[in-house]
Amino acid sequence: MANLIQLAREQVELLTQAAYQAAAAAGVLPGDVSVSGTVDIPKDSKNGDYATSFALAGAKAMKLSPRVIAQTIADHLDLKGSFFDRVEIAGPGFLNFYLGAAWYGGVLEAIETEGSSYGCVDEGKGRRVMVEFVSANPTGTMTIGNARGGVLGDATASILQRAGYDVWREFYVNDAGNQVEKFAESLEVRYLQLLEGEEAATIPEDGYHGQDIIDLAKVFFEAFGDQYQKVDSEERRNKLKEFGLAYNIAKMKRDLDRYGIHYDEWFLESSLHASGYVEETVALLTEAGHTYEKDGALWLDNIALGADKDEVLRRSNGFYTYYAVDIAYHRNKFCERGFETVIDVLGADHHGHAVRFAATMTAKELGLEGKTLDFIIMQLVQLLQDGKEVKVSKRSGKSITLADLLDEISVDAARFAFNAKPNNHLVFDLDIAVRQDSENPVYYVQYAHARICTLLARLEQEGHAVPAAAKVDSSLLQSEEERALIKTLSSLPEEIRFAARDYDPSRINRFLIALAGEYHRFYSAHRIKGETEELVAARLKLSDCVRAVLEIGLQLLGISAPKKM
RNA sequence: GCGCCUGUAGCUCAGUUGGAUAGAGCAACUGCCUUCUAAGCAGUAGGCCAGGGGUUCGAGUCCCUUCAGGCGUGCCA
Repeated sequence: MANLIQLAREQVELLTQAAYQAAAAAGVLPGDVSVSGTVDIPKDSKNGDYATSFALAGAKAMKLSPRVIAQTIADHLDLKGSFFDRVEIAGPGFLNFYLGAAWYGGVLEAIETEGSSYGCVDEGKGRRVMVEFVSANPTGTMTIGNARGGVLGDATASILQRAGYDVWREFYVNDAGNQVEKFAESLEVRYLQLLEGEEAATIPEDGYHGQDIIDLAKVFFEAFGDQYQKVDSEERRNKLKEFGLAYNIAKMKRDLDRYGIHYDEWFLESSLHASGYVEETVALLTEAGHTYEKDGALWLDNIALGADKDEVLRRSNGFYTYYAVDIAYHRNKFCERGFETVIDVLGADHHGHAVRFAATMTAKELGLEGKTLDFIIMQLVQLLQDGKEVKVSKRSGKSITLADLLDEISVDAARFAFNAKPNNHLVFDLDIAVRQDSENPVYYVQYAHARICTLLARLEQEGHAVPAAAKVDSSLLQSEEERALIKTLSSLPEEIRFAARDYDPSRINRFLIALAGEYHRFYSAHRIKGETEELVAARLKLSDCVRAVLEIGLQLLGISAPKKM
């Protein structure tokens, strides 16, 4: 698990401190001054591969000009055996370090040694983390909005795995409660309309008015005919509910499977009711004095827990609210199943809930001390079609489904496009998406991969196999393009670390675009065939490393890495 | 009203937690295929980092404030 970037950074710090100690011992710099200069990677590599602001940061305390301090440090630096082969002083007093061949060779070697596990870091130390995402209501089909939560959750989970966590993917199925009753009620109306005509019944205002309910009623009718026309309403609704949920859940599984998403568990809300766990959890809160009764309902005193408002746990009609069930569900995640960290991927329309819910979960009696509950709040996707905004509303049934989307654009394109930074409002222009071809950055990345694959195959035919890293003279890879490529290759572990820390898998998109770009530039600037044997070997090795890292990155995002295009 | 998120090139977005002259991709324009894949490369043009104050050696980044947009503030989920 070599992280060459971090190792080099640490080395700059150690070398600088050692030089300072040497200078202080020689009496040319004041001793006993604690300086915390930063070590940065300059944007422009003309300013070195690493730069430390040590001299600037120490100027005040040492009462010397930064450039004088920098010069003295430079004079006392010992670079022998380090990754660096020279140091320069620049600007107001930066010390700029330049990497040598040993470091570049080290990167290629790390990629070879670690193989498909290159980029793994051990931030997680095997801690168990659950990522719950999508969790769309089974009362309808998934919309294009779920396309975002899908990649975000799935890719975040993959990133966390690579960062050393023991990851569990979960889909929470809301197969109980108020919305499910409305669903059954709406289905019943459509079923009766089918048998007795439009006038037979009407969908209540807050029911489901979409075409999908009509279609579903038809499917039901085809299976059961008028068998449920004359039975009492409760029996009919129960049958419709059971049938409808099973049908929709199966469809969601198919759609997500097509989208490349697979869960460790589809957790049924109904199981929490059936086992009495909801009741038990509410009782726990009540015994602890966190609740009160008002207007016949049982309320959670959430303000006392730090929230801005209280919540109803049990309605006056005796049913538990979603809120109460959610508390039970999360208690189950942590206490019954032992996850140390739970991440919920939610749309911004649930952020108010997330904030209040986080307050609720601080109640000591729930036993979450030392556990972490995090939320990835993603801003809603704004859909554009013909330059106009398309309003997405599941309950009115006016929406574009995930399946529709995947009929229009490839899974690869969709997963890449929707894997944007969660906090950003994402504008998704359907017209562009549909005609996405060479303009799509995902092809830019995939093309780089395919290009390398055919290149390697071609050269192999001609007797040039990819050599082992130990056989490669890395000092031959000195051009700007080659060094830039290797530096980008070296940054995967850092990218994983940051992506895991920030729950931001879109870093990998940018990493891949950068790596592909570096390769295309290298490919245009240099040839491999026809060069000296040593240079062919070195460039083949470099190309193969790029291929391997592109494959790893694409795989993290659930995108294919084609061998030819 | 209050709370959360956002505002950087014509468009979509980066900006490594305060560092050097603010960067990519797309769109536009100009070049490059008898030589390993042109789904590519090179170049040109494009900016009051929403506005205004502050903090310090130094601010797109931190603090205050104004403006604009999205979302939330249910005995819905």
